[in-house]
Amino acid sequence: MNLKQFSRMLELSQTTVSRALNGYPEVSEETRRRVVDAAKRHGYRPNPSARQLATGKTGMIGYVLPTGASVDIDPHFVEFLSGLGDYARAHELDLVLSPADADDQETTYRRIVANRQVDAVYISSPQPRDRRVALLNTLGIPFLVHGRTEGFDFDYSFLDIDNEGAFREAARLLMQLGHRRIALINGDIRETFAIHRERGVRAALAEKGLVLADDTVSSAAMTEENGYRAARRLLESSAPPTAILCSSLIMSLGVVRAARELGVSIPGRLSLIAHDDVFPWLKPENFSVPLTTTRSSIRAAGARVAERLAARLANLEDGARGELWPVDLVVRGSIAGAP
Amino acid sequence: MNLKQFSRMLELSQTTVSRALNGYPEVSEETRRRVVDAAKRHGYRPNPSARQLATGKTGMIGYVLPTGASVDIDPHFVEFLSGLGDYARAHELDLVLSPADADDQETTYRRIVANRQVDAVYISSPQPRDRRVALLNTLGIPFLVHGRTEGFDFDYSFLDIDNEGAFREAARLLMQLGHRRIALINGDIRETFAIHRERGVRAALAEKGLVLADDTVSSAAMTEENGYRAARRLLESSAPPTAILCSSLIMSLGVVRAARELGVSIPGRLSLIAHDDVFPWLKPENFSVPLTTTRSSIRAAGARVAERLAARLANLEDGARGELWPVDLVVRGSIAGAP
DNA sequence: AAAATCAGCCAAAGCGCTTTGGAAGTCTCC
DNA sequence: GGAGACTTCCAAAGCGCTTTGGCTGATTTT
Repeated sequence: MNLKQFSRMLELSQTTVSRALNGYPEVSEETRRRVVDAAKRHGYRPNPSARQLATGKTGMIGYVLPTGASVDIDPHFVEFLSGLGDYARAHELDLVLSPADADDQETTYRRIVANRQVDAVYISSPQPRDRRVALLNTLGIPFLVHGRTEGFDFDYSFLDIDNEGAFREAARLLMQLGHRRIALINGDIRETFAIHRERGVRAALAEKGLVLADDTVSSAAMTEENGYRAARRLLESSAPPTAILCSSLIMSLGVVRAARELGVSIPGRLSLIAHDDVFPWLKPENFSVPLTTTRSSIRAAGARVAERLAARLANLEDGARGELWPVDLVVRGSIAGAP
Repeated sequence: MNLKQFSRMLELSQTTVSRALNGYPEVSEETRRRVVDAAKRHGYRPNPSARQLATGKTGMIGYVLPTGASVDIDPHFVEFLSGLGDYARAHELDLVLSPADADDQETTYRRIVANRQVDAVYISSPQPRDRRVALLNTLGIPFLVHGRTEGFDFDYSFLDIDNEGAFREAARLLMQLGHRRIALINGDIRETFAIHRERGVRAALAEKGLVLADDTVSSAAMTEENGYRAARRLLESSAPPTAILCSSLIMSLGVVRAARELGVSIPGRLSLIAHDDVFPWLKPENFSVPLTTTRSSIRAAGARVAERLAARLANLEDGARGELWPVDLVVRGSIAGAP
């Protein structure tokens, strides 16, 4: 059933029916009710392609998915998606994933903007001077960044967690426990979140006149294996750290494995704090030694991103606005006084 | 730039330009070349909404994403997505994720079909008599199932791995090593893959006249915690198994933790085989005792699904066809002769 | 009582593409 | 050399919606 048939059935013009359905004021309340009721009863729904062609709006939000043989999508992504979807479904907001060559995402961004395939875009895992952010800013499509950039001279909307504050607090706590040799096993240092975390640790150490030596910092993709390697290197060095801050729960699996292999007890000889994005399938309290964590639900972030994007599309949210979430520090058994 | 302007520029009719671009035969090779060249040079691309309205084709494939506060998206999903995207990007195939209430996906499926929002749909984690499969079959939209159903009297396209064969072989291997009390820690038994795996184990045991006792089988969502719980229960029973088959690497993290807590050595007192979907961030060879696994890359499956879907849309693949992939058995240190 | 206003509705013109049903022009063949 | 058969291109009619501009009759203002 299309608008023509439907309006003929109601003995109204297409104009009136369309306006009634879209909430325009030029139609009487009675007529509107009649139209809305009939639409529901007969299951009439405007054809999205046609509406899209006429208005340019699609009701979809876009995400460019970097792919490639050697590109791994972060497992955090599904959790984020869970939250996003959970909110979006109530608004019939669909998400379009446009796969792109990880080394040339610009082409894809240009395509989806030129084609008007989506009304807004979200970006994740930004780098300080992220090219995608700069690009979207010039292309003029609404977008929302999960994370932050640094050093751009324009404003944009973002949602980020206070990575710096979280790791500063975590480092402070370790120092209160007497730790002086603190190491950081970080994610990919090209990404802003990792930079912020390192900055937080440095700031805390600086308060006590300490510095984070280069050989006590490592950064790599957040896999179990990389966590293991970094921990081994640290623990086998001439002056091993007494505490490790770790950017991910998955990496800390590897840290624990390394410690066990080397007979380093946690928290006896090594204190460990990890960042927890809250996975349903791997919980810090279930580590052999329950893990102290900085915690922030990435799922909640996904829901909030969807909420703000929806508000943006409804013109309820205007312009650029940053939003910074505090991070919990949850103390469990993996930390103790310095040996 | 739209078709009207573009065709005026070329001094050709819109018809001819459209046909040239879409590969119709009624246009001379020379004209076609001229049109295609000019399109590339001037960056002309047909507006997808308009094309969509005219043809009904969208060039997108759909996936209904079950969401809800208590619904967790499987972390395997991103790996699948990696593969799917890696293939799809070369074809400019986009993926539309339509979030739905996990308890009422039908509404969403009906919507995306009625709205013609996507050209084809794929389904994952099917149950034996999956309602989604039955629904899509009657709705008549092309679809591809990753996994299989059981007991339907119609054919459809699917891609599945030989879960039964994999677990049969794994169980056989354990029995060759002398194991008689073998337990299975499975995923959600409502899903076909889990049923097939259990069936495989039972078949192998039956060959030796053994049966899989009810209390040696457990099934639950594949989390570390559920793996731990199941393993504890098994290992603390009056007649603990000497070998465990486990449906997921994540669960087997929990199994290893339970074994360690109880002082049960692997493979000394317990042999362990897990199924590995191949994650970049957690590898069986990096377990404290390297894990013997049944292995099948879920990423490769994603790529193949995209490939077949693309073929379907191009009318190269016709009708229903099932595809069953063999599963590797990779032997590592976690198995040994029965104690 | 005439003029001005306004609420409520409508016809028709897009949006940018594909596709139908020709119409020229070019070849072929008897 | 003219009829038929191709080849190559075109004008115009959709696809199903939104939106502009205008029209009618009722209400308010002067």
